[in-house]
Amino acid sequence: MRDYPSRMTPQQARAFSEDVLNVVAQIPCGSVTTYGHIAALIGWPSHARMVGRTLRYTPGAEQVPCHRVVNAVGRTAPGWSAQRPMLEREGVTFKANGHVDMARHLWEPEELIQ
DNA sequence: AATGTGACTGACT
DNA sequence: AAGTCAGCCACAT
Repeated sequence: MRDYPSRMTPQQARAFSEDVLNVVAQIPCGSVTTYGHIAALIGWPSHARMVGRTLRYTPGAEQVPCHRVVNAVGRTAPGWSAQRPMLEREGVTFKANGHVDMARHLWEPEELIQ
């Protein structure tokens, strides 16, 4: 019932993944942030899924602390069992249900915009 | 062109 | 707390 008139141009897509990596690079050790926060921060709200896609498939994501990105409820990436130990090594604590204790470790990139 | 698939979210149960 | 669901949007088939 709705069509999507404005899709990302190739150059926008390029800028998008570049911006995603730039933000992720600034997540401090011991903290995490979410796909949605990143998307909103770089000017593409509603593109949380694309942030996930970028971190999963974009070459270069390995050179950035992408293990510090979890979903809105603190769940780690499906199929990436190493993520939790990596976070715990940095001091990130998990709740009994296996979710990151967001109240304690969520990093909200507020003053990042400059 | 149409349909299926996610490293997602928010609302609701 | 844990599921379900509709909405989401780029991509693969």
